[in-house]
Amino acid sequence: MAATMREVAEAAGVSIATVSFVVNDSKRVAPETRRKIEDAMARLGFRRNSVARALASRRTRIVALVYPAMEHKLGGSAMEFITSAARTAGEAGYHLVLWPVSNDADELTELVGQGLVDGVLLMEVQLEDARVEVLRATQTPFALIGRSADLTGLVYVDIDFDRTMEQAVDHLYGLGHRHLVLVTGSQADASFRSYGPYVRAADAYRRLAAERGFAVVVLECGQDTDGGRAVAEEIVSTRPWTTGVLVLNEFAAPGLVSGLLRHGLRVPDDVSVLSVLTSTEMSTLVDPALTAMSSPGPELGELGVQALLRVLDGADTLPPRLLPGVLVPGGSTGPVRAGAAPVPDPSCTPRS
Amino acid sequence: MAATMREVAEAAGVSIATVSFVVNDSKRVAPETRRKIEDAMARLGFRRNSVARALASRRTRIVALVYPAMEHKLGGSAMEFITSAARTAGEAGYHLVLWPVSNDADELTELVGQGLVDGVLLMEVQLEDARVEVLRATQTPFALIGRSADLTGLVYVDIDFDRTMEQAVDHLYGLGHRHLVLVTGSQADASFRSYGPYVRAADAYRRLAAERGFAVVVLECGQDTDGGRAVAEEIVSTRPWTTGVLVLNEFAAPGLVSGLLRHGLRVPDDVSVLSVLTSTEMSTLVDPALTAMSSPGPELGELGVQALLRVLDGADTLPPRLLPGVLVPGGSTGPVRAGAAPVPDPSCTPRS
DNA sequence: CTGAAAGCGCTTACAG
DNA sequence: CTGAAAGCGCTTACAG
Repeated sequence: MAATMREVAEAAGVSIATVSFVVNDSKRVAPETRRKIEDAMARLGFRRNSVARALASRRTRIVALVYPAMEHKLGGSAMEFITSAARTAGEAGYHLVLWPVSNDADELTELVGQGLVDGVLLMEVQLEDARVEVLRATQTPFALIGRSADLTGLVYVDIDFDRTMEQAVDHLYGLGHRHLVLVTGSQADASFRSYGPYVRAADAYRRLAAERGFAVVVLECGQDTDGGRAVAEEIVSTRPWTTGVLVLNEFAAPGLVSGLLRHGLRVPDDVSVLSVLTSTEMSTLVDPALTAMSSPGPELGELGVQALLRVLDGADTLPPRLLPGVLVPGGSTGPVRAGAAPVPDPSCTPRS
Repeated sequence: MAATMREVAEAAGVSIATVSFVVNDSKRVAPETRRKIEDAMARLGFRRNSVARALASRRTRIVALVYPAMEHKLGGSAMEFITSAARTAGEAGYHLVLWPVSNDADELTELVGQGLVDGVLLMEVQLEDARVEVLRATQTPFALIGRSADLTGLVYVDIDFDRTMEQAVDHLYGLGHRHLVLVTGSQADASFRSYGPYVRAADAYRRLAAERGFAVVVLECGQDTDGGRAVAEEIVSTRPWTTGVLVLNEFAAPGLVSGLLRHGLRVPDDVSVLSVLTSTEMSTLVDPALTAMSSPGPELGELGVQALLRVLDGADTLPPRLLPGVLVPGGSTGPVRAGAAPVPDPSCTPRS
């Protein structure tokens, strides 16, 4: 079966170097010679051994996707993201290996030390990320999905939180909402340790609030249905005049809605809810489907791999790309109720 | 940085063969010699180059996870499954590459021909699967997640549809339900081309119906919220006496519930709904949380990789393992209503 | 345009 | 217990 170059060379009556030139199209070869070689390859069923090639050329054409195995529950678009990354790599002649590693640096050091991969795509980047230091120290080419705090010399693609939040706020603003709440996941203890997306989204939100002149309210909640319910409770009891909620957590968003409903509020008649950065798979699961800013998962996977491959090819690095989520209208947002009372009262909420 | 064996050998004053013996612990080495070598390795920061090792040993210690890129929407536990597979591989010193390929055979032939992987884990296996033939023809070691129709000589792990369906039916049966409906995805045209899980689950369901003596009703629906709504409509209009529904589609299950609610039925007071083979992430998203048979995704990933590695190690193949889903009680199932009328009437449905 | 040869960094019989 | 040597299947200067 799997013939080698040497066998092809013998069959074609040429040297194995010439076979290599034909296989890689890396040097001019006389048409006649090329034909003989191609015949022999077809006849013998030649397939280039990628391991030998990797050893000789010092390029494995394998890149690793590094992501935290446990920490964050990955969103609903993670699978799409990964498939998109793997396919983009494949189309460029690369393979993608999966390295679900803890956020500690030693495991990553060990893995890159094996020399299996040409580069690394780092997901779920922390603002201060030990893995980035490992990759720098080991001279491993890499690109980030997300951003650390210090970006000097780094190649990355990320979500455009500014534009995503702006579109989200504008959507609610356009519907007349002025009493907004932003719900994020926990932003942890020290800000420099916290999760980039929450921090950046909240920052963008604060800027928008300053521009538009509305009050900043940021609440945190757990990443599941119960978390969403709890924050609904908090909103109803401490800020009953709220008419619009932006939730930056696709697992909590449906719980938030059902929590509001349980308190006798109607969605969207009394309160509009917008799920920010979610897969539409998740946001359309509930009834009504949630209005959402959908995550650009597949695009991030593709652009991330492309950016990394550019680094590996020694070409000019791609400029950082920031992609906004896309507004997907659903049934959870609507015009602010006319004559909304500061304190909601289910028995008296005429539609606009 | 990355020192080679030859450098370690020189530094330790031994041959590179001896270094190899220490690194791989593959031969007895005198304690004194070993110590010198280990010292040198630590001093020079030696890391074994996995590509050179692969070429020399003819084992890359890489396995591929092959899954269809587009066809089926992968379930919510796909990410867990893949992470579990990657981690299991990693713990055994292997790497996992992702091959999202179309179901056509040529692409897979091309990929295995590169000699990059020692074996393949095949997901979303069809009853009649061209990829299985490719792997057989190319002598590639492989294991299946799922089962094709002809299993002679194959290594596989799969869901135990018999036990899963039995537990699901028993759950509803124990609550007094006798008018059941099974909802699956489309079972396509010719049965031999169809999707294993639907076929096996339906088969198991038919056996249970024969044993228990209840009528077999199998409906099909699209894999999303709208599909669920449509089948709810169908149930209400054509089989209004139904009190229990088993849904084999996690994306349609919530839509089914909301479809029933829209028709004035209460869940679970009028109709109980059980989501069969879903991630709890999805089934707990809605309110009430769905009672579910949760998919054994992580276990399948782990066992699948272990089964494959056994094949690669030339050890006795693991016997096929079939894993049942686990019942996770939720709010969508309850006792059959007392004195249930054959035709539900929202105005007259006393609780049991 | 083509070939001989060194070399990528290991593993593994084979000798001793 | 240790070493010399062949070899895994390619790539890539270097000659010609």
